[in-house]
Amino acid sequence: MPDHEPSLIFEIFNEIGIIEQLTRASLEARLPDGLIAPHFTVLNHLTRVKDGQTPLTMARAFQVPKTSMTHTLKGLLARDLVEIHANPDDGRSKQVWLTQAGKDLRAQTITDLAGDSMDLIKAFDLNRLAAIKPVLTELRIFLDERRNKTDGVD
Amino acid sequence: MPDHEPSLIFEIFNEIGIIEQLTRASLEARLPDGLIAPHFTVLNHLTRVKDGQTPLTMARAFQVPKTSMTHTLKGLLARDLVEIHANPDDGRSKQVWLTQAGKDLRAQTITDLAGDSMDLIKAFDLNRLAAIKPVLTELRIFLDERRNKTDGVD
DNA sequence: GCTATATAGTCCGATGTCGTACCAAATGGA
DNA sequence: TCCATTTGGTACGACATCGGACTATATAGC
Repeated sequence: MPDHEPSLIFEIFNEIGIIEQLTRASLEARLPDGLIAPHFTVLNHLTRVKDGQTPLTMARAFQVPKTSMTHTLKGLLARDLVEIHANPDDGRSKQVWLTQAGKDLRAQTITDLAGDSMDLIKAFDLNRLAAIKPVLTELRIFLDERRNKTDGVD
Repeated sequence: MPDHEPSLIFEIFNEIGIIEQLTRASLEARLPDGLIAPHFTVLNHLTRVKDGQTPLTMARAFQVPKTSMTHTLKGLLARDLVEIHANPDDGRSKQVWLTQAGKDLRAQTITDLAGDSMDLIKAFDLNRLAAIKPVLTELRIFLDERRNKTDGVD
């Protein structure tokens, strides 16, 4: 029996699932004590996109429930990696700011990971990696839009 | 400041993380009541690879701790989707077999997902997807081997 | 302006993940 | 043949995820 098209899709998603698991594990190996990937994701997002975002905005950006974001922020706050203040423009909401410690931790982690990725760069043809990126981006956008069609966002 | 090579790597892993999250969500939307992705992964593995595997073998295949596998199998067993028997060749270990209900559920889920992926196939050039697969596979193998260098496997 | 509804955030409870500790069976020397 | 070590599996506890219920504030329609 010949393979049908969906097999290709399934196999790609399967590889993606494994890669995600492995990269998450090596990220978490680089983080101190009780910090895990979602903590880093928030620090990174606040650095790259914009300081002072609201919890809900970030929950949507990462597609996680807002209760999970509350929990993640609690962990960052307890370690003084972020500060959370009332939003002057909206009494219901808050704003999250990086502390210097948060900025430092994010920078150090990036440096460590960049070191890790050097042997990957040595082993791989960068052109081949560059070539898959736009396809992954398209795929992500497609799935994201399909999700928005059916789901009510939180 | 120009971008350095690691940025490309990070961006690729970031896209992969989001895609994993979205595809897992749509898989789980297709599964009945309390079943989640790891349950399906086990059913699928037993179908594709071989019935009668031991829990530890599967834990290694999925790179999860054996305690997580115990938990996942407990859920499948409670729903009569697998049967678990003593391993006649090794008194410490067990073997996991699919029930008819387990086979049926796996088959039905695959059918549903294949339906979902039809619009993806329509929207995408299959050649572009086929082109990224070997790169993803290489990447997965590379990361897997790097992990085995540092880690003691469970 | 008043009220109905929508939105931002938290709390709580159910369930999942996973490290540690443990037990039982197998293996490999002496 | 012992006994030390390794290996397969489970129990338990700490913590993460997330849906449902709740509170407070904002907004819309009248």
